[in-house]
Amino acid sequence: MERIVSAVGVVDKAMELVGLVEERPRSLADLVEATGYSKATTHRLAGSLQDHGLLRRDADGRYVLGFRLVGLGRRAEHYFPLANVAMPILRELVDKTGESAQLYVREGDSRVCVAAVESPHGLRTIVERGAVLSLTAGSGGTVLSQGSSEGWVESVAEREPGVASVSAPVLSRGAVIAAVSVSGPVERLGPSPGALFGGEVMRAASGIAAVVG
Amino acid sequence: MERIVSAVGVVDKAMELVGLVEERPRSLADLVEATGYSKATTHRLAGSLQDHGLLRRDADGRYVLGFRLVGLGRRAEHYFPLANVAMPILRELVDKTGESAQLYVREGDSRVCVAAVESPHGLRTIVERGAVLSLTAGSGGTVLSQGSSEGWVESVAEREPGVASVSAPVLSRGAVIAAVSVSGPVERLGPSPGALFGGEVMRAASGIAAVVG
DNA sequence: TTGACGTGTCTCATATAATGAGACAATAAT
DNA sequence: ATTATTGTCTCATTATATGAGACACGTCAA
Repeated sequence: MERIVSAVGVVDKAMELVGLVEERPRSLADLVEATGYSKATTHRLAGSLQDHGLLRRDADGRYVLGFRLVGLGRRAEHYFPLANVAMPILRELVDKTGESAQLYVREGDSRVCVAAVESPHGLRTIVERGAVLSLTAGSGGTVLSQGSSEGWVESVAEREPGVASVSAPVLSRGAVIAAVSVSGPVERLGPSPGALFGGEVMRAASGIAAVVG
Repeated sequence: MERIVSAVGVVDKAMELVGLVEERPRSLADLVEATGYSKATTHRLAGSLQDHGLLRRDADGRYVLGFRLVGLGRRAEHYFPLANVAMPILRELVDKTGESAQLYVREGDSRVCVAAVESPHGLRTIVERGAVLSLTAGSGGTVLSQGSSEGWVESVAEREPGVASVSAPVLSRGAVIAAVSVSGPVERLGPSPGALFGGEVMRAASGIAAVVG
């Protein structure tokens, strides 16, 4: 929760509140303590955000993310299909590694494949676009379940027998917003897929992050 | 685009910008004209929102909704699964009308069924959860494509032959966030499904709206 | 080339608007 | 009954958002 400092202080404060509420539902007192702002300011700011639908209050009176954000999020996705941005980079990744590459985003307690490019090999990993996978198994799951991280994560025969993979986080403002994975048969990727393709996967991930901004 | 007035002016202005960008990508000059704020203010405010990831700039330099919103939207949905809230109300609606009921949200230029309960009748309308339907046909589409409205909308054999439906908007702060529909065969719903079930559909819609807040 | 125009960026004095202390109310806890 | 704890609201003060306008850059036409 690093505090972003922009040219407009009030926006910074407001977004700080949103960020805090994003983590978990918060009472007013909770927000006051977390921010250090006066009760009055916090209350007024949160009230304003509530008026705009960015926050709302649950049955217990705690602030939670507002419904407006759902619509805005959908809209934002529409204008910026992460999948489209990622596709050329994933293709490049497949060209370089010869293995299948995927992009995953977290969705609740699982992860969803939002983009995938298949290896040209006869024996290859296949993950369908839209496929829902576990968050607790596979290198991609590890990356997405860790709040923030750098570098790559590898897994061998964890999610599925015979399959090995390396994944790297796509970071935006320090947060993991997606995971890029390269996966294929253990026979080709060997005991340490990371040593083999970790660098390439990280490059692809930061390439996507660069476009996302 | 009614301008919300809260206790914090800057938040109002910032959200006004976000709202304008939500409609379509906007250049700075465009935003200046639409808001009436000075170039400096608009630029500074938009820049601040950009720093926070609520806005970003596309290849042409125009402002579009930022990526942060996607994450926040997902998170908001997680804390408030519209579908879960709607299910018991839809079930009740099916009990009362004997016909299938659905909840739709807008998704770009189409609508998506996020919740559905089927009629017990042998002959019934079936809309799968996750199904993508037209925004330009059917009473549900009409409701969602109109910015704001009240009351119910009916359609007979518009989207599909033999199918009639009534829909009502789920309103949140004056905006249509979803549409509740009841649909079934013309044979049962007759020439005016609205006269038959309009009231019930509206009651269900406002029931959902009440929980959304 | 030159000039005119549209666009985005940035600075700075001024006045507006956000701020925090604190009073008050309403529950919850002991 | 007493004491915390929480949320709400008012008002004087000062911090901060504001808009005019200068500047830079690119585009188009003559």
